[in-house]
Formats: sequence, structure tokens, C-alpha cells
Amino acid sequence: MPNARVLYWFRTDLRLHDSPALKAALDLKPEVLYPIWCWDSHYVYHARVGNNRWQFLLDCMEDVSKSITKLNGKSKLFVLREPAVTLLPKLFKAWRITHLVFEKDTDSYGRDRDAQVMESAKKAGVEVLFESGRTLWDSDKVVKANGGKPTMSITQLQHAGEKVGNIAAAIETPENLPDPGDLKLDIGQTQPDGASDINAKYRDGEEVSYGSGIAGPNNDFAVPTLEELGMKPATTPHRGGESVVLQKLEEILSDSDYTGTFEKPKTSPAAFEPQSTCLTSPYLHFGALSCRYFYHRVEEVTEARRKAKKNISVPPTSLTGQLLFRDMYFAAQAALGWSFGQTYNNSHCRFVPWHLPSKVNVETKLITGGYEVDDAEKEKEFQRWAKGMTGFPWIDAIMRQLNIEGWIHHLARHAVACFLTRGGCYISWERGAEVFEELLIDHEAACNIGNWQWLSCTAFYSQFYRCYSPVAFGKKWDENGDFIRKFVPELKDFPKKFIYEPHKAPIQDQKKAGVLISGDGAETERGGVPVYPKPMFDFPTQREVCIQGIKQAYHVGLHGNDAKVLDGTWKQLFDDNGEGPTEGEQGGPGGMLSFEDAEGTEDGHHGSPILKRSSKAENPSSGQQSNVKTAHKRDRSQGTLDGAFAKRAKK
DNA sequence: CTGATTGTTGAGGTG
DNA sequence: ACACCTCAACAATCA
Repeated sequence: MPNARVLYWFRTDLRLHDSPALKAALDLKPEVLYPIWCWDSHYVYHARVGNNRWQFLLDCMEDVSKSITKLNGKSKLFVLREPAVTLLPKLFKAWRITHLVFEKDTDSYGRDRDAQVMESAKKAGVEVLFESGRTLWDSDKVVKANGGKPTMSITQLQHAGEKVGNIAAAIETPENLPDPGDLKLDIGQTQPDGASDINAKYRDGEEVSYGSGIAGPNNDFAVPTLEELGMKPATTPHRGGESVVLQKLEEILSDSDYTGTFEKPKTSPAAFEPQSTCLTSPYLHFGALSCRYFYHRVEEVTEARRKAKKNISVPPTSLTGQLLFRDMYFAAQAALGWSFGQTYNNSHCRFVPWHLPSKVNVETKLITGGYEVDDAEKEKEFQRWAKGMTGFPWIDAIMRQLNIEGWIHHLARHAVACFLTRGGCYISWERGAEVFEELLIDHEAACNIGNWQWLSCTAFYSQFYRCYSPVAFGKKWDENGDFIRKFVPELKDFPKKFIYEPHKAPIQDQKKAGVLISGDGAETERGGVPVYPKPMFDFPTQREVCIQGIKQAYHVGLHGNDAKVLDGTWKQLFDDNGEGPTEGEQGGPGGMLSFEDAEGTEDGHHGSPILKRSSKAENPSSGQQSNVKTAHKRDRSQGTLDGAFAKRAKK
């Protein structure tokens, strides 16, 4: 198609290697190709994204932009400061676009956004091409091969994957790219409304990215900086980018023993500098590394070892097994949609009367972003967990590493997730998932949600009697407590004997180590001496409380979509003395006495918020509306990089 | 259909 | 150091 004018819309595919969507765009032999990024209010204001993940994203964007320029000096990643849903209809006209090409997104949010964009492309007479490229197999095909059901075990995923076919071989990186067309833009900018900025705590300056116009402060479509977003500098040592990870991958692969015999359960969660796993997850999330390329390169190493009769590891514990789990979670989410990310109305998530349950909108059947504080003590425990002040050094070290570096080992995630939910606090997994969503640089909605369900024994896994100890589990890997000494520095000189249970140390030992073990974490210093809190509960007691609670919930046997969960009468089935907000006969689905107001449903619209139409909203450019009133924060927090917003025409 | 086995990654004990 | 057993006990898979 020699006259094709292509808009290549980068999203979570920030790479040039092995990109089926980019290949589809280049196969059009376009006259012009605009590589673009649409700046997205969802990511800026409404999804939980801390400054560390922001930095990683910006690194990936900067890197792919440089790679584009290397292939064509006139081109780069053109970053447009406006969400795709309002921007693209204008861009189609301004740049006389004939084709829109992007990588398929099966995240619930991405699907809704893309449906809306495709509708506007159709109206504008623009042809849309998209390719699956984020997973080993197209997640929708996996679901179909699994009988239309979510893949809830690794064997289901493996069987379904076999039916779909071989994992596609990697596609060559292009050697050149077409010129971009004319960059003149004479269109108004629709700015998102930053009023409900969920990430405000990460900002110390004015957010100016939108205020400086569609092409940015220098009018050159440059990749923004954290400073431009008013965000505090990142604290993570991990840096993003396709070129960074491709080099890293070569180092990993060059160690045949490591790559070929990798077994996840045998890697230490306490290792740091370097960590025990290869830390490719954030690159996979942003698409800087293709999971299929990774898979096949690891297979090459494994095959060579097999021929040489050397040891090899196999799925599910091997490196390729990790990629299979990723596909399993993607296909589970692809099948279940929005309900996958919550207990309420989720057909495959067990109902457990957790503390701090999510509030729900009973009309949309979506969680609202808020939660019920059924017990003030539990709220306190949650806050102490989130910042690493539980008084259990192993848990606190992990949570502090998460806060500072944005990455923690998979088994460390197990330890803290089990502790918050079924093995300690008995707090809803949805609370934990939200904290991880905010802090992890590798946050992948499908994997995060799936793993939280796994660890809380609400889906994917059910052996709730296998419970991680906040003392014994860490000790198994790191008897000396070096990991604790690194991330809980007030304990750095604590005697080895008590490093996992400092409250058991005699006061003389505490004095000698220069730290006082006291209080609930509110006090961090007394008379110049650092204070580390006492444990917030007796773990063996809480372990028993949790196991009995889960056992009863399993016995009751409700899932998120059972009628008694939907209408709140589940309480009748639970012992009033059971753990969690179980008292009474009836209550809100979350557990409290009243249902959350079904907000934003006055027009009687149903379905996911981004697709709603409201006669009240205005959108002069496309005639379509997003209704910010119906699109609550948490309703929008599972998607990727674009979103719903209130329209505010630039003056 | 039944019953045995298996399930990426528990803890605590023994030999 | 490491293999193996038991504790209590869920649910998918397979013969």
C-alpha cells in the first residue's frame, strides 16, 4: 500500500525487536510512519503509579525513541500530551492518517479504551490493524482453546497453548523506518482533569506535562522527565530500556548453568546485590523485552545442554515456566475481564470475609476504589505493613525494599502477601494488590491480581494450611539476617540470635546494638536512639485465627458471583464469632451494614465506565463522551496506559 | 465413576 | 547439608 500514512501507536510494546504489530505496520510499505505515544491521564492521575515505575517507563520511552532515530534520523517517539481517546480522532485528520496500528491489549482497561478508539477510527475511515504480541500466545485464543474458560492452572494453560500452536518465532528488528510526515499540528488540546490525582503524594511540584501543550514544553514531542510531571526523583536503582535489557539478556544467557538449570523455588528471596533472579519482569511489562524472544533464546540454551547431556530445569520451575505462568494469568484475565481484579462478582474467586473489604458499586458490580474500615486496629496493621513497620523484621525489610527499589523477589512477595491475608492479618488481598500496583516497577495487572489471589488462597491455589512464617521462612535463606540489616538499618548491628525477633532480645543487647525495641511504630527515635517497633501481634495466635477463618470460608464455599455475595446475605452463612466482619444477618457485599451508594448510575447505564455515554458530558471533537462521574478511580486502575478523563478545553 | 496422585516455592522434626 | 516424614487437609488431574 504505497500511499499508506501510518500512525504506529506504542503502548506496552516499547521495543523494536520481535514486534508483530510493528511488522504489520511496515508490511504496508507506508509512505509515512508516525511512531507515537499518547500521554495518558489514566496513568498520570488515576492508576496507582509511584515515581519509580514512572521513571522506568520514561527510560523505556527514551530508549525506544533513540533506537527509532538511529534507523531514521528524521524520526523518533513522538510523545503527544493528550489521551488517545480524544487525541486520535483529531490526529487522523490533521496528519491525513490512513492506518492505525498497535499491539493488542487484553487488560480490561486497554480493551475498553481500544474499543472506543477503533470506533472513532471507523468513523474517520481509518483502517485499524492490531497484533497480539504481549504474550507467548494470543490470550483470547488460549481462552477459546480452554473452552472459553479462564486458565486457572498451569496444566490448563499448557494444554490450551499446545492447541493454539507453536510459540511464534521472533521477528527480526527492522533495519530502517519510513519518514514521519509533516508534524504541524493545528488542533486544540483537551486536558485531563487532575482534580482526583491519586498519585499526588509523589509530586512536589506542579504537574506541567499537559499545561505546556500537545507537543510539550519545547514543542518537540520529547519524552517527558519526572520533573516535568512534578514528580519527586525516583529511588529505584533499576533502569528501563530495550537496549538495557537486551544486553542484560545476553549476560544471563551466557551463563549456561544459571539459565539452563534455573529453578524459581531454589532462588533466594533474601539475595540482593545481585538479586537471585534475572529481574526481567519490568522490561516484559513495558514490552522492552519480548517474552517470545526471551522464551526461544532460553530454549536454545536448554537444547544445547540437553544435547550435551547436562542438567536442565523444566517448566513450571524453569525460566520458560515463569513465562508460562505469565501467560496463564493473562488468559485468566482475558476471560474474566473486570471481575478478575476483585472478589465481588468474580466467578473464580472464593469469597472470604476479609477485613478492610472493598466498597462496591452494586449497579456496575465494580469495586469503587474505596474500602470499608470494619476494624480500626486492622487499618493500623495495614498501614504498618505497607510502610514496613510491623515489628517483624523479615516482613519490614521486604516492604521497605519494595518502597525504595520497586522490585522484590517473587518469594518475598509470597511472604508479605501471605502475611497480610491468610497468614497473619486476615486483610483483603485487594488492599495488598493496590499497594503492589502503586509500588512495583514491574506491576502487570494480570500477574499482580492473579498472584494475590494465589497467595490468599482465593483462586489458583488452595493449600491454606501451608503458611509462611515471618520468622522461619526468612531464616531458611538468610540466617545471619544480612537482608534485614540492609533494609532495616536500625537493626544492622543486632545480634544474629535475635535479628528475626528483636523484641526477644534483652535490653542490654538492644542498647549494645544501638536500638530500642518498643511501641507500635509511631515512635522512630527516643532520646537520640532509634526505635524499632514490637511485633504487632503474636504470629502463632494469628496464624491459627486465619487458618480457622479460611477453613470456614472454604466450608461455606461461596464465590464472588454467588447471589448471597452479590446481595449481602452471605453473613447468614458465617458464624458471628468468625474472623472478619461476619456479624449480623445481612450487610453490604463488603461486609458493613449498608451498601455503597450506587454512584454515577442515575442515567441507568451499565457496563464498564469508559464505554458509558452520558448526555451531560461534552466532547466537541468526536461527539463521544467519557463520563468521569461514573468512572471511579479504582474502576480504572487495572488498565495500562490510557483512559477516561473529564474534558477541559485548553484556553 | 473412584481413588490415588500431584500441585512451582511451609514448618518442624528425624536420620 | 540434605533427603525424607508428618502435621492437616484443598482441589484439579489422571489412571
